Amino acid sequence: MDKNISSSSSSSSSSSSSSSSYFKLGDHHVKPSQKVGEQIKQRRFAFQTRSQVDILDDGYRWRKYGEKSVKNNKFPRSYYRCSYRGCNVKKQIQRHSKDEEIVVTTYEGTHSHPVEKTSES
DNA sequence: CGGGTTTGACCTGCGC
DNA sequence: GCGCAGGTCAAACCCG
Repeated sequence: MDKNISSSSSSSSSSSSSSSSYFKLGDHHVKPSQKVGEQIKQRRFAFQTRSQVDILDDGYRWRKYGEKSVKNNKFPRSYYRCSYRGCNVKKQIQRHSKDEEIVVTTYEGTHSHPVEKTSES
């Protein structure tokens, strides 16, 4: 089921701790006076992971296209994009400012191609 | 050789 | 009108 991430759009309810920081989801540069019939194109799905490395391999190929520092965070944010031709899925990785071991991964869009690494024993 | 990664520059939108 | 912030792209370099 882990590989079936591209489906649910609901944010992860992994807020086990008390405060789970701010999670601003659902606010991009979308014009409100645009085609109403046009549904949300890219679903956003974010979840946190406790790992020392931010290179989370979900089975897809990612190509880094930028790195920018974020306010409130001493660590820079990494911008990744799916490699597959025709797959315009984006992924962002950000680290916590207080807990360096907490990595926040934000997926933008849904994959429309089979996974390459089906490393599921 | 190919793919992926890196860093700086560039562009756009918004605020003042 | 200009400055700032955030985001994206591109050229070069490195590794397998």
